[in-house]
Amino acid sequence: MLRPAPLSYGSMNKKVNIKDIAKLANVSHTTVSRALNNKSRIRQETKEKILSIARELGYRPNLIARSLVMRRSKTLGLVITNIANPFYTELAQGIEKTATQLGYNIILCSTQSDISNEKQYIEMLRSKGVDGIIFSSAHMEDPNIVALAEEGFPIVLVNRRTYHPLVKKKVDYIGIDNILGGYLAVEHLIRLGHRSIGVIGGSSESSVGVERLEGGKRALQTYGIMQREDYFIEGNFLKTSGYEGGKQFLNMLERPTAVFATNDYMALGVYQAFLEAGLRIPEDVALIGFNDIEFTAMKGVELTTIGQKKFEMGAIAVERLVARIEEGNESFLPKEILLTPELIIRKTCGFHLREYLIESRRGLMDQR
Amino acid sequence: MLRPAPLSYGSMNKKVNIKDIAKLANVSHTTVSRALNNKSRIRQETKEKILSIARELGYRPNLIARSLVMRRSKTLGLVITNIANPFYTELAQGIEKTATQLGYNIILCSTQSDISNEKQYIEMLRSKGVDGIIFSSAHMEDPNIVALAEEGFPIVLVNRRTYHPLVKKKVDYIGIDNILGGYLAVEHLIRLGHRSIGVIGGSSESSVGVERLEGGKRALQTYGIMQREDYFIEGNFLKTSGYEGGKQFLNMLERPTAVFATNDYMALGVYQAFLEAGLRIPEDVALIGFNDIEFTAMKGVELTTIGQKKFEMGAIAVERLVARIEEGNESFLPKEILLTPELIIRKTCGFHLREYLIESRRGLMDQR
DNA sequence: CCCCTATGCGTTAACGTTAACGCTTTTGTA
DNA sequence: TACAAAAGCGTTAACGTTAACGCATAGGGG
Repeated sequence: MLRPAPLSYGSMNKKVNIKDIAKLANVSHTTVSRALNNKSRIRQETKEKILSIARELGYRPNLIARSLVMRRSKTLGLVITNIANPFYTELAQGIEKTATQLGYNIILCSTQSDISNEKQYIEMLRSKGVDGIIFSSAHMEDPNIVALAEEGFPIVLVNRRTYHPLVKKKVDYIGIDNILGGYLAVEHLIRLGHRSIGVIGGSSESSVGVERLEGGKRALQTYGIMQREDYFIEGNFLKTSGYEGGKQFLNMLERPTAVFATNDYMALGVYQAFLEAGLRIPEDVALIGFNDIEFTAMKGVELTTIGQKKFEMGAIAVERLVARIEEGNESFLPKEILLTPELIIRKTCGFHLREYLIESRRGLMDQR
Repeated sequence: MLRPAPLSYGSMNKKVNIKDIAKLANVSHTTVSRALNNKSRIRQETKEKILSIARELGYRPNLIARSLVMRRSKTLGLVITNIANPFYTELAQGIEKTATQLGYNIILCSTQSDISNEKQYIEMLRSKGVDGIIFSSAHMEDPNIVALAEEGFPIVLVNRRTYHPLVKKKVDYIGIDNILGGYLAVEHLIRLGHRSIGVIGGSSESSVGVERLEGGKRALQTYGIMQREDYFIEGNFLKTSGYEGGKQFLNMLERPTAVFATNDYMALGVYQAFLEAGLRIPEDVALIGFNDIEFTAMKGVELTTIGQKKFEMGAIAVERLVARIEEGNESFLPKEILLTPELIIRKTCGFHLREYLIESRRGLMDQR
């Protein structure tokens, strides 16, 4: 045993690195690196010795140095419009959890839907050397994302997407079948007997909004119901815009007997507008939302809505991105993964017989 | 002009670094570094030249290399129990926003309240070289946090805290005055005439739970109301535990006429339990929560609760942590910053006269 | 017994940046 | 005009890690 200065062992405050270990173990720092990353070409004995010294010294690997030489940071960026939105929160949870399971960390970026914010975040993330970026904030037209796709930087689109052909050809998209979701929502209303159905769309800059609207229109078409232009109101996914939209419907001469809001926030806004006007839900007007955010299930609300597996969506997105990173961006063929939405019948449409549910499902199968 | 190979300018795919710029500018890479970090001792002319070349080449600084040499990463860790909780979400938003304003990024860590998860995250964060860590997940007894405080690693406690003397002596805590909040809640109930008040506490491992409970007890004491042991139920901050607690109250011979739940989630659970039992709120039983999470304001719920500035809380926490990092940990004296909670009167306590509110405030001032 | 191939290590050079130091050249002042 | 000080820049060495390469020694087959 030739270890010098054993007294300095335990509580030394200075950060210990691979060379410190090397000295104590009488080997080169490369050997220490080999031991720590248990590579081959090292004797079991010396390896154990090194590992024990490392433990004694409280060695903590410097991942910054490692990142510099490996050109891999084991870090991902998550670019989201707004963390405060419970939808994104659940998504983020799925993302964070599977990322850590796969050995990656997440840097959080909240763009507030501002595309120049998004750009700045992207620059920062790339400067920090993230291995890939998860976007759940894509605009329909998003030059930032097109540029990244063009360059071949590993990204994944989750929830929202871009229709740009190059992006479609190069990057993964994980979402739900929003067209089907919109279809299910409006079909539900139709099957309950509604013929005048108002729809509050999301922002036309977001793919999910237009897709859900499209699904709703297809349902109307399938069931041969006339589409009135004034029954389609464009919102912005915020509760206030649902509230405003609800008021617009209230002021109409022929007010719709049912409303489909393309997300729950807006549905809650509509709900409030109707309640304030003295209407009863579902007796006077039916209401259906989209997303199934946690609180819509609450007593006193119990919104009928379209559910989706947000956690799973996030998980899949990360798995795909990490696979792409580790298998190499070029050889990795892109996929579009659409999860299936689910009609969640609660109380705001006033009908919840089991038979109906079953029949409805069958009806759907026939259509598609 | 001696720039060689100008054709390689625009679209070269290889990552450009400081030395590439140096070559084109006929200077040393150090000069380029000086130009980019606009340090002194550089001629305006060469600086502009370098900057323009950098722009042309699409230079992006490698912050990993910079971190390695500077021993600063401009990255903070955020250790949270659960992102999905809307309370933490709003907090996180405040944190993320002010962090980016100050030039820092946030690595997100969700511990699920597991202290060994927390430990692993801390190790990872430190390996990744974060400059500091924000904890909103502290247990009352949290060896991880004590260790960090001991070592002098920059951290800040937000929302939750530890009572360990060393931690109190060394690290900042940003929260609200939970004792006052609990006091306000119970006082509100008392002033409405309630004398038998049930309380559902949070986990005894969390400081906020015990403090709010303590505040409630002080209110009872101040107003000379007997404290019944069986009226204090320990919950765990989840909705289910509120639901269970509510059921316990329902089964009592002398059921309390009002309930204070130490967070909104549990209050909503209680709400559901009572509604299912056919009770009306507030006519049959009054209910008050704590936190003012977004959805408690919804039509159909409208929970009376104790509000707090979550966004601001997060913002202050980051400001303090960054100040500590940049001014040096030793010279930085720790502070305890308590924001003031606010009684938010909605409908679940059945009383909302303006006069009462004013009077209530005055009453409070007298007490303290 | 010799050669050939593993095995077990050390040497050296990256990765891209900043910082200490030192050398010219300019500027300012007596 | 001379000389100190400052400005402007280059050289070199870090930061902590991995990887390519090379050199011994041990083991195995002819």
